[in-house]
Amino acid sequence: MRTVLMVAEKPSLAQSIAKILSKGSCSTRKGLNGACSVHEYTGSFVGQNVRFKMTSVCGHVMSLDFIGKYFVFNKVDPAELFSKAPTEKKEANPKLNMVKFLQVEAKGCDYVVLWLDCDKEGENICFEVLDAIQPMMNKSYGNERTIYRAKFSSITDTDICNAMNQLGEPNKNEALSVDARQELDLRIGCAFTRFQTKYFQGKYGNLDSSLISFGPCQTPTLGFCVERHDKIQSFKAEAYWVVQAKVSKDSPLTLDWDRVRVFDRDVGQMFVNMAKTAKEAKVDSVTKKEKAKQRPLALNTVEMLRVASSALGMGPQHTMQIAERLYTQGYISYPRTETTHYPENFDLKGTLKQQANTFNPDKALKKDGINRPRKGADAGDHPPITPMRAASESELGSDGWRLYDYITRHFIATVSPDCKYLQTTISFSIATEGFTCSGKTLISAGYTEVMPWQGIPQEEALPVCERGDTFTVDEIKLLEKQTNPPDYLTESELITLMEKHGIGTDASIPVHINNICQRNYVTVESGRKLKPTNLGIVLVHGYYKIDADLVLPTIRSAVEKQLTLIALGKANFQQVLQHTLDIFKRKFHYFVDSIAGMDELMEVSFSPIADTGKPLSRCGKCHRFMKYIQAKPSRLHCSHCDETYSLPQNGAIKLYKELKCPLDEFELVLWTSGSRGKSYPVCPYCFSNPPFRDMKKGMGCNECTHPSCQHSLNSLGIGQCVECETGVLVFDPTSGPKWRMACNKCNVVVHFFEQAHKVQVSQDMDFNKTRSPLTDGETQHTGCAFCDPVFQDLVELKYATMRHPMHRAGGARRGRGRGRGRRPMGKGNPKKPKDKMAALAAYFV
DNA sequence: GCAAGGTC
Repeated sequence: MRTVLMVAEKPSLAQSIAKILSKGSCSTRKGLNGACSVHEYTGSFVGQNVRFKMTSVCGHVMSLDFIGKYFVFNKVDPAELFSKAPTEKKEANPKLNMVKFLQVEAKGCDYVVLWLDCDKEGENICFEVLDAIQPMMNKSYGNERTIYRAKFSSITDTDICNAMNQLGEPNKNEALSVDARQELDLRIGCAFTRFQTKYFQGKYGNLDSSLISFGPCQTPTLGFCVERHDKIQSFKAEAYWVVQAKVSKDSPLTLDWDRVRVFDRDVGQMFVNMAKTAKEAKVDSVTKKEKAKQRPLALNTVEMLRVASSALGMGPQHTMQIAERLYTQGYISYPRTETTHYPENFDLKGTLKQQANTFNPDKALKKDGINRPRKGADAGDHPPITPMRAASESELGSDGWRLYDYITRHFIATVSPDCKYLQTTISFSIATEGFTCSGKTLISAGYTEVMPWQGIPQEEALPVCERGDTFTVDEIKLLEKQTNPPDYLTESELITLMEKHGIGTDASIPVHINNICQRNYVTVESGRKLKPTNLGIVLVHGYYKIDADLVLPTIRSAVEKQLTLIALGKANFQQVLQHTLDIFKRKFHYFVDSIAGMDELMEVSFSPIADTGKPLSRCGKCHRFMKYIQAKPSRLHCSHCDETYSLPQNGAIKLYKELKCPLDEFELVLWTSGSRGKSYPVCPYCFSNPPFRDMKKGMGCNECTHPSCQHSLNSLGIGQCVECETGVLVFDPTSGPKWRMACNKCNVVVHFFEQAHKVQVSQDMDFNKTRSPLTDGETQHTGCAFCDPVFQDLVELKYATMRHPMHRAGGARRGRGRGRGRRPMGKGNPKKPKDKMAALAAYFV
C-alpha cells in the first residue's frame, strides 16, 4: 500500500485535520522530537487505497542567518552585511530536530500533501518541508505527480474535505517573496543594529541598554510613540472661555452654548452681557431623532488585542499566550486571523446555542432565525475568533476567563441587533445667543445587552416642552478653561496605527511592542500608555534628522510592495533583492557619515563614557586607573588609552587585591554573583583578548590555561564538574571561611570545609586550633576533597562524592548515571590544560 | 548581543 505524508503548520492543526479526514478513526503516536504527533489512517487517494500519515511542523523549519565571522557581532564592518556576508538557512529550532523528524516520517512515502497555512509564510514553509523530505521519498512512477498543496480557509469539515478534493500545488513565487523579505530584514536590521550599538556604547556610559537595535518594524513602532511624545512636548495650553447658562421651568437645566467657546475673554464677556439682557430663555425647536449604534464586526486578532489592552488591562504578548491556550484547549477558534467576516457555512446558530447556559442568546435570535452579522472583510486566512464551546470561570482561570468571556460577548454582539436610541435636542435662545440641551433615551439595547460598557448611559429625562415655551434664566456666566495636551499613546492606539500602516502582522505586533519595551525605548505606564524614554526619543529624533525614511512607517510598506510583485510573479527575486539592498546600503553609508547629527542629541541626554563611573583598577598599558561603568553592559574604560574593556555581566565587580595578570599587567577584578554564589577573578584585557589558543573571548581566570599563574584554572582546578560535560570545579580562594569551589562553565557550587582556617589546593589545610572537627587535636590535613575519609563529612554536595571515580568504581551508581564523568579527564577535550588534567587523572585513578 | 516571521 502506498503512503501519503501530510504536513500541517502546527501540531494542533494536524490533529484537527486528521480527525476530520479520517472521520475520527486515526491512530496517533508521538514523533521523535516529542513536539509533533503523527496521525495515521487508511483511505483513498488518487483512486487507490493508501495509508495516510498526517503530521506537522512548528512554524518555520528554517531561519536565515549569517555564517562564519559575519555571524559574530563585532568581527566585521557592518557595511559588509549588505552584500559580502554570506547567509545560510539553519534549523529554526535545533531542539525540535524538525528536519530529522520530517525525514524519518517521509522515508518510504509516495506522495506528500502540504497543509500549511494559506498565506505567504505557509507557502514558504511548504518548500522548507519539501527540501527536507524529497530526498527521502520514494521515486515517482513515470510522470506521476507526487506533491500536492491543500488550500483551505477554515478548519471545518466541509472546508477541509473540499480542500482534499481540490488539491493544487505550492506557489514558488509566494515562497520566494518570503525568502526576499527574510534576507532584507536580516541584512538591514543587523547592519544598523551593530553599527548603532557599537558607536554609542563606546561613547556613553549611562546608556540604559545593552543593545541599540534597529528594524523595519520595531523602529517605526517606536516612531509612533515618540511622535505623540513630541506633540505633548510642543503643546501650548491655551485659555478659552465658555458661556454657561442655567435655566429652569420645573427643574433646573444646564445648557451648552452654540458657539462652544471663544479664545478672547473680552469677547466672551460681551456675549455674557448680551445674554444677560434677557430674563427668559425661549424654546426655538425640539427635535427627536432615532439613532443607532452599530453592532461590532466579527472579532479578529488586532481588535482582540486592542480590547484586551484597553479594557482588560492585558498586554498583547500576554493576551496572545492566553488566547493560544484557549485555542489549544478547544475553547476558542484559531486566534490569529485578520478576517472579520464569517464564512457562508459558519454555524452561527449552533455557536450561539452553546452559550445558552451562560448568556441569554434569545435576544439575538429573531423569530425567523438569527440576526445577520455585518459584512466584514475576508482576508482568506482563518475565520473570526469565536467561542467553540461553553466554559466556566473555574476551568479557565482568571485571565483565561476574562478573555474568553469577552470573545463570547463579542460573538453574541455580532449576531445581535444594533442598539437603538432616541436623541432629543432642545434649542433655546437667550437674547441673541443660541443654546442647546440634548439627551439620549434608549429604545432597544440590542447588542449592548451583552456589551453593557457600550450601552447608552441613563440620563435624567429632558423636560417635556415645545416650540415657543419659555424657561426662567437662573444664571449666565463666563467659564475660563484651558485646552489640554494629548495623552501618551495607548497600546491600543499603537496597535491601530501599526495595523493601519502594515507594520508587523497579527502574530508579530505583540512582539514588536514587547521589543521596544525590553530595549528600554518606551515604558508602559498606568492605563497601558507608552511613554518613550530618553533613549527612544533621541533615536527617533536622530533618524528624523539624518534620514526620516528610517523611522517612517512607509519604510515597511514600500518594501512590501516590491515583495508582492515577486509573489505575483511580476518581478524577479534577485532583481528586487539587489535593488532594495542597494538602496539601503546607500542609506546605511549616509547614516554612518551623518551619525554626528544623532550624536549631538545623545550628548544632551547621556554622559560621555570618560565622565562616567568610578575609578576601579589600573590599566596594564598606561598604568592609570580605569573607570568602572556600572550601567549595562558594565565595562571598564581607560580614558587615557581611550579603550573600553568588556566584563562579565549579571554580577558585581570589585578590585581583586590589586593583583595583576602576569601576561599584561592589568589589575585583576573579581566578579561575584552573590554572597554565597560564585566568584572568580577576571583580567579585563584577557577577557576580550584571549591569551592562549585554547581560550575564547569572555573567559575569566577560572578558565585560563596559564601554566603557572596562581589564579589560573591550572592552579586552582580541582576536578570535573558534577553536573555539566565540560566544566571544571575551580577552587575559590576568596570564599573563606565558607570555602567553596565553583564550576567554570555551569552554575554548580560546591561548599566544603566550612570553618577551615585556610584551604589550599593540593597542599595543605588548617583548621582554627580550638574548633577543629578533625580528631586527635589535628589542625592540618591534606587529601582528596572527594574521597579522603577525613574530609567526607566536610564536603556538602553529595553528587560530588558519588561521581568521583573512586565511588563509581564501588559500583553503587554504575550504569545508572547520566553517562557523564565516565570519560577519562583531559581526553578528547582540548579546552582543558593537559598537564593539570593529566596530573588529576593520575591522582584519581 | 543583531531582523521579522512562523509557532511551542
